[in-house]
Amino acid sequence: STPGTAGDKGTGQQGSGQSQQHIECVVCGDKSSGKHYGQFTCEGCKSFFKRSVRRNLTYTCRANRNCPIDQHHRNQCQYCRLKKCLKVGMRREAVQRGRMPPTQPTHGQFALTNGDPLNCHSYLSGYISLLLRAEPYPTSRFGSQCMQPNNIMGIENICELAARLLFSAVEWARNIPFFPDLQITDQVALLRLTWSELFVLNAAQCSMPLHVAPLLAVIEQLFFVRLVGKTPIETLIRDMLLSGSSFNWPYMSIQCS
Amino acid sequence: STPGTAGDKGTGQQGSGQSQQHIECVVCGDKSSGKHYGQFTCEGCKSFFKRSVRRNLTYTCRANRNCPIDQHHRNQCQYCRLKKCLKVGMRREAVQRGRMPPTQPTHGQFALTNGDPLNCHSYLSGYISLLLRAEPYPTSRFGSQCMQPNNIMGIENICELAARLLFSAVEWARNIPFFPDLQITDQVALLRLTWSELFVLNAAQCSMPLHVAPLLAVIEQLFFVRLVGKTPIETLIRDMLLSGSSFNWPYMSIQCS
DNA sequence: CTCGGTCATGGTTCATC
DNA sequence: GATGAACCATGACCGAG
Ligand SMILES: [Zn+2]
Ligand SMILES: [Zn+2]
Ligand SMILES: [Zn+2]
Ligand SMILES: [Zn+2]
Repeated sequence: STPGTAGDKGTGQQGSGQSQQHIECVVCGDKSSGKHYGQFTCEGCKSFFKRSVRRNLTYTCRANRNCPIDQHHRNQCQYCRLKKCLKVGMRREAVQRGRMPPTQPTHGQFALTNGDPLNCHSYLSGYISLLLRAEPYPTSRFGSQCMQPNNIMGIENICELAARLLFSAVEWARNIPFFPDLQITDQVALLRLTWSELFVLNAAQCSMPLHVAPLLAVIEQLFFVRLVGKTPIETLIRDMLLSGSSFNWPYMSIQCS
Repeated sequence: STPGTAGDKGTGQQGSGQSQQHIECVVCGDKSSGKHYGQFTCEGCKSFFKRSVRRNLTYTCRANRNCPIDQHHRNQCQYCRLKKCLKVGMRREAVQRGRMPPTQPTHGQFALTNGDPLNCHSYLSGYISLLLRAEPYPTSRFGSQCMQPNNIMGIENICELAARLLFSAVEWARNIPFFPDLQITDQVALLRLTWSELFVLNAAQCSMPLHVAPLLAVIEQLFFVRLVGKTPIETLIRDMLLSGSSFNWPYMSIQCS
């Protein structure tokens, strides 16, 4: 049917009234095209959820935040549609960041100084856009249970959090422009030199609660010493780089408490 | 799906292998910006058609209803412009209802009489806008195969159409202002009292062919008596309300012919 | 199978008349 | 208030892994 809307697909309903191959979108009731971000949804709700999460959009309801969401009214109120998406259990963290940058800065040369102001501005915009894309999602740093404000963190939670933070830093490096173009040995060398600074900066940017930070610093030392005792730091980081985004954290096999 | 008008897919692009990026508006001959509501049109005719259909405007021709419509005269006569839009095959049903309501009337109080005329007018506009938004799409009432004018309707089609009409009425109620704020028991009570009137009004508004209407009335009685025999009407309507937009029509389990 | 992206075609906005 | 150029949003469709 016509894009830009839900175009009523005649609703199956063959008179036979038997085997329902027709799975409904749990958000709007339209025909589902499979599971998306954790729930059976239609293509529309899938795209809507992706756009909303990616761009961190905030909507407002002009009524009473109870607008009915069905196939023909799902575009009436974005606030209530997103609310329902979350209510039925679509997972924000299942949305990945974009892959293709909109305007790739001219790879391989820094044109910051020799271009005219207009080009320079355009270049900077593209570059900043690329950096923004490399930003990790909050939950990929924290993990969900660590987000609770008054949560007493046990030692295993601390280890988990530290691991997440460090892995997040490595992942960030793998996503910033130019870094992936380096030799793998150079990437490892750079990370080896700066992982502790990256860790502290990450913790700061996450607005980590103050009473957690010093504890983390200590634990991180301990943690890493123990890790290094078994696998050299180079191998560790290389493994992280090569493992891609699959979270194969070596410490999982180490008793951490 | 939703092909609607006779296929015009292959046309366009009659340019002899050359650039030919210039497709003309089939209404006025201006440069087309793509297909709109089924035909290649310019931005002007697109917007004009949308405004006319959305607000259900009726124009009058001051000449002989054969005014020439071209790029420089298209604004001379709205009647003939809209007539040509329809003649070339622009589809009314491709125009959707508005998405983001401009201003919601103050929910919870009727200020129709105590406000000044200006506020009163503003309130009424908002209210009418809400009512228009609650209007269901024709196809959600009819289903596609029932739209054919000379279609001989079997008993199962009648049942399907009746079910669609009734469900459409319930869906409409769930979308009009204030109704969703009522207690669920009150919603059921109201629908129970008025479903037959709503059914007739729906049928009338749909311009249902006359030879179908009396038949439908009879069948609907039959249909509902049989339904009530198995599930009380209260339960039926409550189920419809609670099921939200998932079309779980109980009659599917009943032999309907 | 579920992620990703694309882009035609819906929608809206607002300078201009 | 109508017009229409410019811009934004939606979702059907496709490819990748
Ligand atoms: Zn949906
Ligand atoms: Zn809402
Ligand atoms: Zn035109
Ligand atoms: Zn005329």
